[in-house]
Amino acid sequence: MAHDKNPDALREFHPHNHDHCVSDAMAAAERICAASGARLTPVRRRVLEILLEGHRPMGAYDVLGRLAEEGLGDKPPVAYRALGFLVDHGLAHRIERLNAFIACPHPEAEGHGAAFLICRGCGTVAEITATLPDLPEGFRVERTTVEAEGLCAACTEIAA
Amino acid sequence: MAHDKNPDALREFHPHNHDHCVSDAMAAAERICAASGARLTPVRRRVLEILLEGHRPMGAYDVLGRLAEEGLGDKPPVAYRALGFLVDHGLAHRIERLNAFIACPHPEAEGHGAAFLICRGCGTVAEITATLPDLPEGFRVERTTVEAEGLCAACTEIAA
DNA sequence: ACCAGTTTTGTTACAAGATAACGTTGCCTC
DNA sequence: GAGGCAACGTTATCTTGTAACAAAACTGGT
Repeated sequence: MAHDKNPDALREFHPHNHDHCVSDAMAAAERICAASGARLTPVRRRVLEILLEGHRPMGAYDVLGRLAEEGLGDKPPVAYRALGFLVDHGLAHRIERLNAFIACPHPEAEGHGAAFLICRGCGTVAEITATLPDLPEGFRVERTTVEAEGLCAACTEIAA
Repeated sequence: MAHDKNPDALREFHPHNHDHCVSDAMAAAERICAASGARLTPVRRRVLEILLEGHRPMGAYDVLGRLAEEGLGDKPPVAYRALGFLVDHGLAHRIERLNAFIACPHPEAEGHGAAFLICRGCGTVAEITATLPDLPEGFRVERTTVEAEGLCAACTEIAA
């Protein structure tokens, strides 16, 4: 098997026990919200679970569909508000190129500088930390969006 | 005046003779299209001029509004197709965070690695070249999106 | 000049994504 | 238990983007 030098680096692109992703991230979310006083309400919690279970970018309306099935709400603002909360608290990220949201797999480890690898073959998105090279002085950066679209290793082989 | 160490670096954030931006970029666009055999048709040319004259990110429907005023088309695909052409040929860029488009000020100089500084105060967007730090192996990057939102020097002073 | 193939345009009709605004409910504090 | 604030529910609308198909314009070969 190739690309095993750093087996954990692009976990998203390899099989792994996904239940752990969900439970670990949920536990981290609980801690983060408890620590900051933020309220992880039922809808917010469930949206985070949906994102974690989905394990790939989901549109706001995908999430809303799931909420509707469960009787948790069926109007767009319900989904957008919950997603906004999660993004604001670093529990999820918005993927601009996809107009979609993805759960943050390790919300506690995040300082800043999240970047995303988007495979156009299988749709998988991996989150990595990438420090942005020094930007010009005289501009105060508040938020960064770094997204790279391409082909993951597996999809590259298929395409070849 | 502060921040003059590299007066050309963030030209977008300072007064400058904007007519030159337009004419220079249009001339470069002509050369690029001629060289590649791409057809810079009237609508495409006009859309590029509109973006250059606007000198800031414009939504597809903003552009379409201008086209409609001039009788060049009033249906969304007209604008989206022209913008798509310009982006494909490196004559314009899409700013994902803004769902908007901006003319590339120096389409010939571009290798790869365009990045954008978005001032949330004045709405100005500056294009810079930023080499992305090495991404993990096993992922073939095809396109990158690098956008930083924050405050430009002038807006930082105003806010202070 | 004519034809065949390709590219570009014109148009209809939607799909998809997102938010403003406003009233209600629930929770916490005093 | 009253007042204040955060979250929720709902309506309505707005913005952004595309699929699909027919017509026109350009291209190169003869």
